[in-house]
Amino acid sequence: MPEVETIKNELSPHVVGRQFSGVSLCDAKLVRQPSAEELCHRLVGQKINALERRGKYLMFRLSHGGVLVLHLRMSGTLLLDPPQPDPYTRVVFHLDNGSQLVFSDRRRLGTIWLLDSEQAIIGKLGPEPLAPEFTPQTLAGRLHRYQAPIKAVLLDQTVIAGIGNMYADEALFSAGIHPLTKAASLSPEEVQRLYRAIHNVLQSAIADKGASTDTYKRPNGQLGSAHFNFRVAHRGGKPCPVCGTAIRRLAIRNRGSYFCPQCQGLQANVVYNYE
DNA sequence: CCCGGAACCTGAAGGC
DNA sequence: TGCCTTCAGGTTCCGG
Repeated sequence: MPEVETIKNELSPHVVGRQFSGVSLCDAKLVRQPSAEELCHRLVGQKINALERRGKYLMFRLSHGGVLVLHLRMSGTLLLDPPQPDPYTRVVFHLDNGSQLVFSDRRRLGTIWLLDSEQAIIGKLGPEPLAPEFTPQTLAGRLHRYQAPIKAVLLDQTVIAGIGNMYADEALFSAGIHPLTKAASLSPEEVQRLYRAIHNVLQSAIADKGASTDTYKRPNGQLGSAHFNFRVAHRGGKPCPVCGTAIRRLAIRNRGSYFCPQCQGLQANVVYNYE
């Protein structure tokens, strides 16, 4: 989400008010709805009224009433007028000022929709974690019915929208909570700590323009720097910055989960066995 | 409804 | 060098 937020913020001044003058579709598989041909046809001539983010979805609000929805998934980026051709270019959007907006996606998991309303896509998302109405009570209320590991629940976008794998690991470390803790078993104090941790981790990552651990780049081609502040994510085997214990890695719901076994020690409410 | 695992894709990195 | 395995910013579908 910090990556999508950065793209939205940095792209907005360059694309809002512009018109799509053409679309070069290099990879029709990215288009979910309607057909690739129809999307290209219907987009041309539409003005971009606004750029918005909801969860990890990016939405171009269009002058004819529709909305272009993008999801970058694992390896997608949006580049504005890249100086060199990007080898993973999937779609090029041409704007009426001559600019090119390039959707680059190494793993080809990204998706695009052109819809009358975004509700079918984002309707089931949970609350935005940085919205003022998202409170520790909201968080507690959403966590209490899940017996699954808190790490898995944080990644469930219908519970909270926007927390990715690395940020879930960082938030749990910051809150001192083991990733296998049952979500429903968290005490009010732990929920409070987790709430603050989610806020801090996401806000600091947005301030750092996202994390470039892999393919992510800002629209101008520069890298984000949020990963330089990671304390456990992607740091398996390295010493914990707080206590020096080696960071461990576990697979939880098929996602790598990094944590410090000392700082996020086994509490009574960690009932899952591991190792 | 809840939970866990596999599938969707491609490429980089490390082990043998 | 070359082959094989694992891992990677995420979501969705399919069983139990």
